[in-house]
Amino acid sequence: MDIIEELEWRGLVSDCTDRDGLAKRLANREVTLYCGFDPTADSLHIGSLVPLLALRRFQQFGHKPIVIAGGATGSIGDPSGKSDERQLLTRKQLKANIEGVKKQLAAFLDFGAEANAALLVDNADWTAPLSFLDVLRDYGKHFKVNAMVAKESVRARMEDRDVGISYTEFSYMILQALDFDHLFREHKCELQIGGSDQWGNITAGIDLIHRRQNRQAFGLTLPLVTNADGTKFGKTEAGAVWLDAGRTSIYQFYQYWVRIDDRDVVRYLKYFTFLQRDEVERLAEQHEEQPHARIAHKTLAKEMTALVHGVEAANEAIRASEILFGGDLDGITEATFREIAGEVPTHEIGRDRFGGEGIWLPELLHEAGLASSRGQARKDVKGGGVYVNSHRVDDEQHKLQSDDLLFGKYLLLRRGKRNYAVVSAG
RNA sequence: GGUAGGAUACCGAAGCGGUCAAACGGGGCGGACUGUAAAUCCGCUGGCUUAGCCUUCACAGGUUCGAAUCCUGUUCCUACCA
Repeated sequence: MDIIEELEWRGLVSDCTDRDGLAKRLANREVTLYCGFDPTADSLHIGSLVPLLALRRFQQFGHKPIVIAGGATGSIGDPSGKSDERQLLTRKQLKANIEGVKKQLAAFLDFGAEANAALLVDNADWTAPLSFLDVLRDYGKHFKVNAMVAKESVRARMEDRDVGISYTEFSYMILQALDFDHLFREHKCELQIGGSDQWGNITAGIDLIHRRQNRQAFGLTLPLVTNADGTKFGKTEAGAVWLDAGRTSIYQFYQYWVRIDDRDVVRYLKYFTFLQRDEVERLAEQHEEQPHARIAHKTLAKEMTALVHGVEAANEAIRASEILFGGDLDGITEATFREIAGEVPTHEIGRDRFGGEGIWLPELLHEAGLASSRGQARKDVKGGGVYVNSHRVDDEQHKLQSDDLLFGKYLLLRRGKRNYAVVSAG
């Protein structure tokens, strides 16, 4: 199986220019390819994982990946798929973002390989020295405004007269095409990959290479990940699922994958993991036969957590999940409890507040961040959705005293099925 | 610039002097059923230790015993005309 077939069975090929020509080229020799990541934040989120992992797949098949952490393109803002003009990032933000993203990219690709080491570049390096006149004369001539206007990403914004599109964002594709042209010339980079929303930008680059260098380049787009229930992939109530453990805890990260909709799980195993085809097929079968065992979900969650945060961290998240969702806490040891405490949000509350009458449960829930207000907390308690140390408490007047503390120090609060917080008496 | 209409809670949308913390739908949250899934059903959805109190219906004033509802001004939207 070659790389194209590999991507195809995983459902990772959305569109491709000259599929057979590309397959032939990839079979003959090492091909250099690239994908850009816009540093819109100082961390990537799981939405960026598909293209990033695709680069890794190419590298595993012996090809050389180049990653652009776009200091230039990032400073402009890609209009693709965006209904509103974007707020420009400050240079300082941009720089901090690039640093953060660079660090993360390094974990997915092999930058030290002997033969086909990955390469990280910043497109500001070659675009910043260009003058406005250079761009107009050397590049602008090759772009027909008619064609640019016809691109979906631009047309959508042109048709929405209330929003419109600025000249800055309109020029984005020129910048991205220029990158491809540059990499083709300097690094013999023949292939650009990206999300399906990048099709227009990628083909713009291929056209430019053809015009300026009279050479053929290739483009391949990956599918946009969509959830079966219509919600946006990679989003939770709390926002995006980030790769940075400081933004999305490892436990939350693991949980996101565990709770994937049944209809999506096999597709995501193909999209995101490096499991072999027969393994994925076996998991699909197991899921079909005994969905309640949730083997596919757990495998997906484990694979992803291990990939992003390491095997050890993944095992800790799994262990915490098993304890939290495994029933009651009776007989648990302090050491084990501390393991959980490290995974869920922990709040310190003054020990004195557990003295005397004790602390009112709704007040505690609110302070621990499990309820938006005391009133909401009261409703949750009354509705039977609140557990203290894994025992349901439905008396809204309930007070907690020192005796309730586990190991004389902790409380495990739970709201609903899966929202946990640890309170530690300080 | 002229004329007409509009601005209501997370979103959409009723209400047009008291019975309005505000119908209804969506979303969200909780519960039941399950499998930490989906579907379905039930409850909740401004704040407050809640028979009650407090702050809300674009903003600022006014009329009235009483205003989301009436009047005046301000801001912003929408439509038609120029």
